[in-house]
Amino acid sequence: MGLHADLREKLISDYAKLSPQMQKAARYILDHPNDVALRSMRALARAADVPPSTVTRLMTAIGVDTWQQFRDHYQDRLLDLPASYANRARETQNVSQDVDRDQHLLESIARTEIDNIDKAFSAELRNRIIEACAAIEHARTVFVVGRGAAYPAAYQFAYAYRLFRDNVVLVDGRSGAFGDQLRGINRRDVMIAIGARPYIRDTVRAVDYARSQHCPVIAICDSDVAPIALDAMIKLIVSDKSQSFFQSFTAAVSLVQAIVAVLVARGGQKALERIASAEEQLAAFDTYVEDPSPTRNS
Amino acid sequence: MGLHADLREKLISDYAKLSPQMQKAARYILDHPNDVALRSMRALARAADVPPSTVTRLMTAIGVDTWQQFRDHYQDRLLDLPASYANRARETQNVSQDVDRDQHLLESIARTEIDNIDKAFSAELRNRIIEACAAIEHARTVFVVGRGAAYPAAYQFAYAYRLFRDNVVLVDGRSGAFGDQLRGINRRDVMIAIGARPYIRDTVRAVDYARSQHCPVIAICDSDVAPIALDAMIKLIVSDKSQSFFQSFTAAVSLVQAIVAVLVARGGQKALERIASAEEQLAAFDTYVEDPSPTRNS
DNA sequence: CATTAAATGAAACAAATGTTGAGATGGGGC
DNA sequence: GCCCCATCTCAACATTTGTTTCATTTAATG
Repeated sequence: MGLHADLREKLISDYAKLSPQMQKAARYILDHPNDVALRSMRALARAADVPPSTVTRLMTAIGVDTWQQFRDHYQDRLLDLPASYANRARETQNVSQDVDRDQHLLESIARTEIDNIDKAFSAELRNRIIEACAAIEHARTVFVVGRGAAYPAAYQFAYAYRLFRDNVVLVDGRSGAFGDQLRGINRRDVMIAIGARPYIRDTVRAVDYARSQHCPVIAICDSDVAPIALDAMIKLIVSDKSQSFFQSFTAAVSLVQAIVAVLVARGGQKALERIASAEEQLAAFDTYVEDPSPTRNS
Repeated sequence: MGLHADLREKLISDYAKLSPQMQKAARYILDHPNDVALRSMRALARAADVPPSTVTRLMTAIGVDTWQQFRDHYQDRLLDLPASYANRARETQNVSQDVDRDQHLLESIARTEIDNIDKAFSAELRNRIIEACAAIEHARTVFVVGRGAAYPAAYQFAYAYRLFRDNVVLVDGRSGAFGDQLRGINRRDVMIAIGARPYIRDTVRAVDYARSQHCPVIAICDSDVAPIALDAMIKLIVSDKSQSFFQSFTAAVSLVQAIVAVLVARGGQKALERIASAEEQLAAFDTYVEDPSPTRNS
């Protein structure tokens, strides 16, 4: 468990036992916690009108080994990261052995994935998602581009979206060349481009072409300066951090699902009816197995 | 107003004019703004995989005299952030109630998604994942089946797995009928079947066929009693809870990525070499854009 | 190919960092 | 008075910081 769940509490409780000079330092720290996170120890000592050594001694007095630890704690607090994230940052590639190593790897993956999703739904991104939905709503046709590892996300969007609107084109380069599928694209359309480093040439070309035809682009990618994000109308930057060699598109998939969910919510009753009829159609094609019955006996 | 209202904007707008190495640094800064505020210049350079001098040069290139100025700017931004959140929230409320509803929906989606991932990496599931990896490792051929909404997850696995092993078949029913792709399947193989309610007939048929040929099945699905989970060797039950009409396959995608990561970790050096050669191959096919340079001209 | 300019990384630099230990200070108990 | 003790300051230290310099590599031009 955390030896010091909250150093601030420790500082307050021990305050009376401290020497006068240390109290001065402790008091300044309690009053200016951000200084701990952002400034140097000496600078803080100067601001608190206390020699540097007093601060070092204060550290040992409250049971902290080094100023670094203390500073890290306050930096984490500034970022208001949950305690578990702090561990993640410090945790390098710990290579224990065998199953134990696999276990640790999986735990680490879980943390990273959750972190990625968390960032994908930050306040900033949420606003951009809503903007994106507004743009998609008014578009004549929605083109979705995503190759390689980004293809699942692109497919996911096209598949779900098609259930209630029929103006989507999944630009997959399978059925005919890119050019075919992008024919007639113009400013009244919208292109959703998904990709992360390393950027696949086809995707970049598709975006360039869309841009040349004045079609607004919604870029779902890993950086503000990704080739597909340049000049994009809306940039949805998602983290693709991953423990493996392979970037994680989990956040992109999640984001894309969220866009569809918002679109349905905005579409209201009409969208729901479309979905119902789409499902009927699929049922008519005998796509699904009648579900609940086989589980009746047990 | 301020000479540099927002250095981030400056960084983005000047990005194209920067040298490749500076782009690398600029990009890292854009992607990790907090590192600027909290860490040292050298530490940031190390993290960006760039010599310290490049960062200094970048400063002068974007018209900032000293790293101190740059850091101060980012520190201020970090301190202002909580305030701006409040503004944003107020802004959106003023715009309309619809937007507010969308905001709540997105928050709710985020929570659900995180919860789904969390469950997918529970202690119980982690053990089963490792078991699944052991089975996959020893299989002659790995068949992956997933239709409809589950297709992204299936594709994801096949795509990543193929980078270091060539014994995978993505049973997508596109190239020829199912029967073709499953020909010769037997007890030495493994089938990974992905699906959730409503279960798609094709997937169930594929699983039934595999089972009839005594091929062990790894089922990634939403219930222990899903048709594809019955008699499965390993069941990986993931939550597909979602706020929309559409079930969420985020957890399945994440799980599938985790399996690949574990397989690579177990594969050791050999797997890494395979990946390297696969990447070389892709580069030879001119699949990727060489990252930083193509944005030079503008 | 040769020439030139730009770009890059290694090393060097002074300044600043966190920490340590030796001395100075100053107030109570004998 | 004297000594003792905790307390504090100061100077010294080994690192690490941000920056500059310079030789080398790289790419573009003629």
